[in-house]
Amino acid sequence: MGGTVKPTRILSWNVNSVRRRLPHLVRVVRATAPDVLCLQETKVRDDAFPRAEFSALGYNAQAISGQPAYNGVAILAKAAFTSLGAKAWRGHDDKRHLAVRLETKDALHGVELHCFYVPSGGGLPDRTRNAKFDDKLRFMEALTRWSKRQDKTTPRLLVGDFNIAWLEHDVWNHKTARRAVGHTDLERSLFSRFMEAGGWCDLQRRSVPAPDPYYTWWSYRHPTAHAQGRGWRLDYTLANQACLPRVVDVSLYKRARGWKTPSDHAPVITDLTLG
DNA sequence: ATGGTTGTAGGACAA
Repeated sequence: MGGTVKPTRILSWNVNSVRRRLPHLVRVVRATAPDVLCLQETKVRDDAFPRAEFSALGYNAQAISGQPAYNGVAILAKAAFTSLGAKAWRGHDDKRHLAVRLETKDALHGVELHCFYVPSGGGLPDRTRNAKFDDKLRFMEALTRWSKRQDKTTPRLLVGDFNIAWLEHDVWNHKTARRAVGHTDLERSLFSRFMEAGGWCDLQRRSVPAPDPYYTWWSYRHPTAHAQGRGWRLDYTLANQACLPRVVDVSLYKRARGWKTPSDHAPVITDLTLG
């Protein structure tokens, strides 16, 4: 094994309140030993973020962007990173994005890591009558424009909750889900445009191709959904071409959804060679 | 699967 470099493990998770999910985070960290945590829906102001608890776990590099009660993202790492800040997508500063550069010793470029929490979009899939749905579509359109502008040489990884189940087999009930926000034809086509614009590679579907199901979220509102395998894929790990040679493995830590008082999302793990 | 459960706050929203 001489010369091989241990991969860097990036775990992305919509925790639905970082304070409520601290015990689950500790358990996930012990089980999977990630080097980097990308969290969505932290639901906490920055001055109340449990920084010390993450430092105690070894995550001393901390980029957080939160607000009271809603949204909020964080990137926490064992090794120092360079903060790239947050972009005000579609003109709003609502704490849905953070980016950092993971530094590499041997490589020319570091790896850019982006943590996203795309708006859910409310209940009614009609942008003329539901401002939340319109805002979600605008966010995806902004993401597409941004994707086109990105240089091709920097290795770039996008993780997080995109709140769209892209493919037919990313939901357990495609036929009926097409009428619901999160799986409408319009959202799915916007997601396709976004993917094409960035040349993003869908790492999960590279390892688990359709028609196999792939779900990362199971609704709280139907308590048997997880046990019955009735989920949606809302969480992604996406790499540009320059990042692809670094990708070692992608997995889903699905069992966390089966624990007591779980998040409704499961953690997505990406192993990357940084060195 | 238009009902249901969860989190933040301590009522009504957001998801």
